[in-house]
Amino acid sequence: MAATIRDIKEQTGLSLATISKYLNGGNVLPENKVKIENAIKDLHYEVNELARGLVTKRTRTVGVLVYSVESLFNGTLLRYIGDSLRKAGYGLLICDSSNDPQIEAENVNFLISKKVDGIIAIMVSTEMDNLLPAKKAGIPVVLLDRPVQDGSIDCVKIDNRMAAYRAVNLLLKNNHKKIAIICSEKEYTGIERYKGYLDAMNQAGCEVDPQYIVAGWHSIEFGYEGMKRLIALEDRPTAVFFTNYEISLGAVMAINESDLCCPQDISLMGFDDLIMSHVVQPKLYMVIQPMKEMGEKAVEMLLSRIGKKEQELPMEIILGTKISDGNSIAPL
Amino acid sequence: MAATIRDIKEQTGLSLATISKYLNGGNVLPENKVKIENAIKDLHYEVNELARGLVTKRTRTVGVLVYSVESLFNGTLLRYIGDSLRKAGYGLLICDSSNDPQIEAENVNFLISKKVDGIIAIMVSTEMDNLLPAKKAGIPVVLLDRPVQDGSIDCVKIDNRMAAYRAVNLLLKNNHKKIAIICSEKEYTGIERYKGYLDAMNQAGCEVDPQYIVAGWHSIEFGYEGMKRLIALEDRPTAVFFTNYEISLGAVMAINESDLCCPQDISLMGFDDLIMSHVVQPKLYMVIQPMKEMGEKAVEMLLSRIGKKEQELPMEIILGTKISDGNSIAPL
DNA sequence: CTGTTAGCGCTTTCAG
DNA sequence: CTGAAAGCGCTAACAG
Repeated sequence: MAATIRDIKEQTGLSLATISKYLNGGNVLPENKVKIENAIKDLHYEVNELARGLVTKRTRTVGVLVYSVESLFNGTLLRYIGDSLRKAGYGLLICDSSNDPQIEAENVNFLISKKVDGIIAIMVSTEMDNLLPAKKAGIPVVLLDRPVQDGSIDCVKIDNRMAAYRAVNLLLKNNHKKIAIICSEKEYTGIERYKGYLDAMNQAGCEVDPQYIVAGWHSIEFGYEGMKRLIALEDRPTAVFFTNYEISLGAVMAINESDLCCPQDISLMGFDDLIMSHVVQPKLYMVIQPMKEMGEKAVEMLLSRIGKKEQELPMEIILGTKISDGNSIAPL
Repeated sequence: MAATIRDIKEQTGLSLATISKYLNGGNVLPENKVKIENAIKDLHYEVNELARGLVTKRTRTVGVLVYSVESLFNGTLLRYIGDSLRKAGYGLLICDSSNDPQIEAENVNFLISKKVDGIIAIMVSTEMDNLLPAKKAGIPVVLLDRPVQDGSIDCVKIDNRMAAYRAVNLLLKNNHKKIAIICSEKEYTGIERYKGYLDAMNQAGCEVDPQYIVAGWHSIEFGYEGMKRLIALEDRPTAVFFTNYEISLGAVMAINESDLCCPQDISLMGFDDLIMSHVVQPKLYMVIQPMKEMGEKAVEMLLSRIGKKEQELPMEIILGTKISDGNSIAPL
């Protein structure tokens, strides 16, 4: 069906070696160059990357593992990763784990069997385990957004704890004391952000009502439910901190359905500005992550690893965050 | 580095053929089976799909081309496609074209060179051109959501024109006559939905004020701008139809920033219910596409093509839509 | 059921 | 600069 290098050999009378050399940017006599180029056009020749990869052991492809393609956060990150990779001449293989550690493990093996040159992982599992096969196969891995327990892998992330700390501090500065949090307790980012919340509260000498800590999982549903729960409290909080995009979204839904008005009745602080802040009334104060840099740095880091044969010491890049202004906070 | 079938041969004393047979689910003596399985574990053996694909000419991988991973519509579709593919034992290679036909063309070649067994494409370009190389390489292609000019390729979509027609009809039934539309004029879906709008208006004998037709591109920005434009009109429409998710989002932003109240001042009808309708006040009426079925049907269709050697006649699957209730329409 | 042999399409020495 | 030959890791006949 498809033309091979051999067909080009037939048409040009040149040897396989010469054609291969041309294909890989080597020097070839101008006349031969023309011959080859014509043959390629005539035959619609396209390199068979399978065969090439088999011998070179490089596929110029990196695998990207995401916990969910449905999450806008990942979609945005993927876009930046894809851009950077393309510029560097790399293709990417995106694998969606649907928030399932089991599928994630399978995906890693899938990527290995596809012989990707490296992996960028936005993990669902917090353990190192799923990545072990990649390490064993000698494939460099860069974690993005979420490190794993064992900090032995390169990682690009933000200081989640600090970011949360500052967000809650802003609430405190507005004299809020009864500050609730809706967070995920299943994942690294959620746990860190919760710690940041505690840091701020403790430092301010605010004691935290256990009812104000709504910990569950990372989803719109949970945000919605969690907010409902807070709204139903007799001693309702005066401010709430949402620790990720999906939770923010769900929580706002719940508020919209309630009789509460923000910021008069309740002040809000969200996380991850992905369009929502512009669509939702009132505009939410939000913690902003530098998504573009995160994607770019991860690619840069991975590519530099791919070059070297020996793994150097693991490295961590921590990017800064900021808080966007809104009108969802009323001073008390 | 990585173990090969040859290493297993060494350890087990069996021949390559037997091992290969085992790997491909053939019958092997129980004792040999155990030997092989142990060796695989010991050596962390993982099939080299490059080598396998090189000889079988099947990679059990399908490429998915999306115009943008950032679009929630695609993210959702991708999730369903991924699920179905995984169930069928196929891996997927996602390529993001960043809304750029040029990148799209490159992506097609990338997929071909990776020897995918088939391609599911949610295209940015409306022309057949970008897909030609795949056709030439004999790789089956199924279009999703958006067909191309030349209707010679399998396609799964909705009846966009009819869906829009019915949406506008609902507005008309509520006695609206000054109905505006914000749509994309660059893409198939936008154009079809615009036609549906005209159908409904014409049938109702409503003449359409040219100012009410705001045609541009598929983006939040354009939705925002377009709505601003409509709001600024002296003779403002009483209802507006948004023809996709991003435009709906942007338009709602604009309304939120204005003095208008929906539905008292203006009635709204959106497209694609992706979370937004729950977060946005008031809840929008929206045209709903059966995204899950779309993804599943596309996979099903592609897989059935991959089996056969000869391309049968192209087929089109058109799925039904519905309109979700909201409270964004006030009768006049 | 098992082993031998011959490639898949490409790159890569190493001579010339 | 070009060519001949070997081989990447695997599967697919075909014998045995």
